[in-house]
Amino acid sequence: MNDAGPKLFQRVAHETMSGQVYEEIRRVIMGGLLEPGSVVSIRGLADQLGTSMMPVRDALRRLLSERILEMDGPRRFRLKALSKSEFKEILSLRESLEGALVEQAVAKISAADIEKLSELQDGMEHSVESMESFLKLNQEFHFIIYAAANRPVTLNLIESLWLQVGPMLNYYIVRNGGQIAVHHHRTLIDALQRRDAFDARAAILADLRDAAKVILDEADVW
Amino acid sequence: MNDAGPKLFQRVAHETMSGQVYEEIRRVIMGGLLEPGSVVSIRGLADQLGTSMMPVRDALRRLLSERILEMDGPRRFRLKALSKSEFKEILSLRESLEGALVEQAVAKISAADIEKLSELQDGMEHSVESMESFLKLNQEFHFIIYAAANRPVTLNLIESLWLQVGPMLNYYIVRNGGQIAVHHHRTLIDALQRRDAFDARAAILADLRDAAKVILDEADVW
DNA sequence: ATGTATTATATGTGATCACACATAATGTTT
DNA sequence: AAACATTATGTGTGATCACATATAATACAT
Repeated sequence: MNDAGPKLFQRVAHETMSGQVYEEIRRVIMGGLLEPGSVVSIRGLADQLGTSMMPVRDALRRLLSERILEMDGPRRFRLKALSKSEFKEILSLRESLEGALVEQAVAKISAADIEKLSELQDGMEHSVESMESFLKLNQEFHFIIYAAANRPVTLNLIESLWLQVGPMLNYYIVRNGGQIAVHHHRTLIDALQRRDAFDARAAILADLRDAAKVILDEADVW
Repeated sequence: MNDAGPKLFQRVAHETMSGQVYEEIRRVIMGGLLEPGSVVSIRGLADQLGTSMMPVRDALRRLLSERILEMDGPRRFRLKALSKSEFKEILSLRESLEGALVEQAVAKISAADIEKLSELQDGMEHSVESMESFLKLNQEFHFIIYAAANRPVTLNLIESLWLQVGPMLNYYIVRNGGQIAVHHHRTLIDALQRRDAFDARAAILADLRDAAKVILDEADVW
């Protein structure tokens, strides 16, 4: 037998309706399609998604504990709108955590992953069909690097921060016509190929700050 | 009118059954009363708590997304047991985040809060009635300091890390008769009074490492 | 017009149930 | 006895409903 061998099989997916509903709601929110501060209702979403209240309820409560939604009032879900100081705090945390993981990833990332990064970057620069898919490519780009660092708990914290800041950040990116610079990605890929941790970290920080600028400069919008 | 004034009133609590059930389950887990790896069932907990499945279901799904529980198998909740590398990773993250918040808190913490810290420390050193209450006092001690830093998102991340590591850490503390050193607390209080950020940070790091030692030394138990 | 009372509507919550489906227990065959 | 088939039991999931109650809409009174 070969039952004890490591990572031959990966677990089969038991997709539940709750999970699918969660993914779909999250897709819309992270795509910047829902204005921060909007109220959402279980029944309303259930109608649009064609399910009963139950999976939607599970999904909303999950988004609640992930701090994407908040409850203001006894029975009222609302898409959280970050304050400026919260936004800055998250930016600072992201710089620290994502910077650290990039440094760790430099020594571990595979050539295949770097090649994948290059392909994703090509996609973002040339053949991007929609804003949503662009944002998705960008996210995938970043998390390939973070995942290579092999720090699952840190990775999870970073995901949590992306989830918290994504709804607001992406909403304003989409609203402003979607111009977001990704030229730091090229220097980042180059640094990874040269196994240069210092340059790689600097490139990530520059990328984060440039993206954050999109809404930090527009003080009037919030 | 005075409706626009800041923080005159705080929101009234709308306690739901789901919330109470969540708190109660969390209390047991964080009290180190449940062995990591244990399986829990919705119906079983509902019986013990005297409610229907519904609030328990909400609570378990919340604990799931907080990574305190995990699902192994299609319909099976299990209290997560951290691997050694995960435990070390969390320890490292806690050092970074909690160290940073302590530094920030030094300049901001009030004299009243420092007095409160001293009282809590007295309680831990002398009049502690049970292991559970001791752990609760210790947690309160730490989070008074972290809260004083006024970094809500970071505070939330730290809470998340405590939740993840608490079940396993506290379980072994309770199991080993509960000897956990808190002598670093005194030097920490002293550093806060002197507004010495460097010493305060050092005291926290020493405290964290000492607590972690309790289970890092027992390599056999996991 | 404005404040108050009344009614109507919409909402999340908690309970209950049928169902699919794992796993355990039991029975059956070789 | 052991391998296989069968049944029984326990589980989370998703659907539906009654209920309390927050909010909106309307009517009424001052």
